[in-house]
Amino acid sequence: MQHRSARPTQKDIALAAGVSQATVSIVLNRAETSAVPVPTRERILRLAGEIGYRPSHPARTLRNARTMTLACIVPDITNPFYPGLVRGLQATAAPAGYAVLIYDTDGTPEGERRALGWLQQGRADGAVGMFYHFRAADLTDVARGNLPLVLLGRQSVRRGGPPIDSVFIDNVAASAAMTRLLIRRGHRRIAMIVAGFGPSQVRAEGYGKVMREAGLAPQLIVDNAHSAEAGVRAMRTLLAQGGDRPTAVFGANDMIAIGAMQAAREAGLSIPGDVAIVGFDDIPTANLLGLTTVRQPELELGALAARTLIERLQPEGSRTASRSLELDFEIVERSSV
Amino acid sequence: MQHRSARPTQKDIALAAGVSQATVSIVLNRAETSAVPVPTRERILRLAGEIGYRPSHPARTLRNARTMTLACIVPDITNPFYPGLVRGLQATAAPAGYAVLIYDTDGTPEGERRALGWLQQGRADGAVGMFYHFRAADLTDVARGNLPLVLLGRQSVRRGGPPIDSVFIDNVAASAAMTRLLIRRGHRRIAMIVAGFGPSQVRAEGYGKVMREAGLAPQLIVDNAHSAEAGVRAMRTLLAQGGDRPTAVFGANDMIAIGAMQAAREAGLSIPGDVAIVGFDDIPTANLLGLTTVRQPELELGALAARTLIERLQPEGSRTASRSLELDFEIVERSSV
DNA sequence: GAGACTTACTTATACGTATAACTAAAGACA
DNA sequence: TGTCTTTAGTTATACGTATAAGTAAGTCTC
Repeated sequence: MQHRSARPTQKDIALAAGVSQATVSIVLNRAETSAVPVPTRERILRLAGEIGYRPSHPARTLRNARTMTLACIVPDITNPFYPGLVRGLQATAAPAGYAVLIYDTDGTPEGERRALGWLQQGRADGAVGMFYHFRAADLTDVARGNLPLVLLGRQSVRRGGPPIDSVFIDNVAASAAMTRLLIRRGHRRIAMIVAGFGPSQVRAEGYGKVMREAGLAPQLIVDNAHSAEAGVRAMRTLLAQGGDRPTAVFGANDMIAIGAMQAAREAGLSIPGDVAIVGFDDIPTANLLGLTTVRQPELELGALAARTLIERLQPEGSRTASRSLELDFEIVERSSV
Repeated sequence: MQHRSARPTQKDIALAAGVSQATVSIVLNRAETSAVPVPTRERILRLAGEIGYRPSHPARTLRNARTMTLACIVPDITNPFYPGLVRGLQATAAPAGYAVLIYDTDGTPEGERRALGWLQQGRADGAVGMFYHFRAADLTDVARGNLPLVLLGRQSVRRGGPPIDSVFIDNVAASAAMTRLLIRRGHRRIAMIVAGFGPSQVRAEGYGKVMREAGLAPQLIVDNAHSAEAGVRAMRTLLAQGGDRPTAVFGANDMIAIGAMQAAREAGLSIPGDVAIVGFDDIPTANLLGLTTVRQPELELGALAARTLIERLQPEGSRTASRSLELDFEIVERSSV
């Protein structure tokens, strides 16, 4: 009894109230119950308050097999698209009693594997993630531990195995729409800057399809990152083409597009006078720079992911099959076109 | 034995290997020990792999009284200053085996109280936080549960009570330096846009001190948020002053400054020709917009906070007194002055 | 050949909680 | 008066792990 600084437990309350720990647990958990008479119940509640009792989350977790935690696995939280997603996730998760754990994977296979390893230790009850290197099929053994998973981005429909949901906007349709906008504005030489992985893939698809349908030649510049630096590099390459350089450039995300804008300005070109530039995501900065882009509803995506996970965690939640939840995108026209 | 989908435990390995659970635990935890002969140890390790055993994080947490989790409590993760902080925190925490939990408080008293409540349930081993409404003195009962706390921002030195560390840059000196820069450039009417809480307080202090020393009249516009919208509102107020409107405006953070830039441009003013605008934080967007600002090393602040917490969690870590860890700021001059 | 020591384990316990199963005492009813 | 029910609890157990304490069999020592 020498360390009175330790957090008080139900046992301490029980001791003080002259009842058993079980009785304390019953009083604290079952709001209305006839099993404990009012005087006793009030004595226990009063003592709990005086002693400063807080339930032990770890103990509850072990006993209930619920961590009350959702994991959010993203490539890099400093990519401005993700904080909004996290915020949406939290806004829905917190009122339901769930905390949010964050993992950055750096978009690397090892990073993603590490995140999955942590999930398999039972650190969270569910996870929403953006994986570049694992497909839904690779994740079934994680999900098999009854761990609900929501992936960002469209997933091919799988049959059999545990349910894995996905939330997304239609990237192909969105980049197609953006490409059509550029064509409508009279552009013929339209290049797209992409990375060789992640969301770039599908976005390039929509672009390529529309270009070919319009009888135009797609020009893809592939870099190895979704960063502003990648945009700068790629734009310099494009500008080095001289006379037949593109009149419009489509960045696979806003960071790339912003980098491209910088490089264009450095080269003394005006936007959109000399070259039009568009992006994808509508991160907060896009608005400030007047970048025409595709708006993704990050907050709603996060909130939807959270709702989906929480639903799956209800008693019969894992009964239903995998769902693909699509939200609407929006083309936001600003001054860069 | 009907639900073979449940995660395997040490007991399952023990059963398969024909030993007791304790032996399995010893083999899995103590790399080299003479207590278990090599053949047995190898058999156990092999079976653990085959069965797909993963230690149960919740069980470990209860047994070891360690959650291996650090909490990060911020007003709003979508404020671009924080993702970098979180990243720095993670980069240091993850290799040490710690996961990072995020809470948004919205900068409200209830939000902050809720976050503290979660901490008191033992969800994390330590926390780094930005509190607007609680001072170190208010946090002692949280810290008393032996929960190391790192606060962002300078804290007055307390004596007695559990140690609470802080990491920060010298906000007063930084805003003083920025104000001096504006004065050096010939500005006389310099206004500052602040919020009535949070980091605004100390930043206003440095500004006010330098202005008075220079014999100039400080003009503080107080809004109720650190957002771009707040900057727009305040700037409109300033511009409505007509002829004696300020020639330079200092935003308490970059979001406010960016809002001010927008409002100035809308009013047809050129920056820095008609009005100079500076901010504080050096969020990624500041670079893109050419905003002169104070650079805070967010990644380093996060990493330092993580290192501090982890140190405190070592056996004798809580022996030393509270520490105040100051990092250097930097004035980043761009085109807005 | 008896005691001490080593080897290779095992048994038991604790962490804090939630809950199923039990029980002693009091009251109701015939 | 004896049985049944209700009341107000209690005891016991489990979640999965880590570790202290114990032990049976074999080996060594003198």
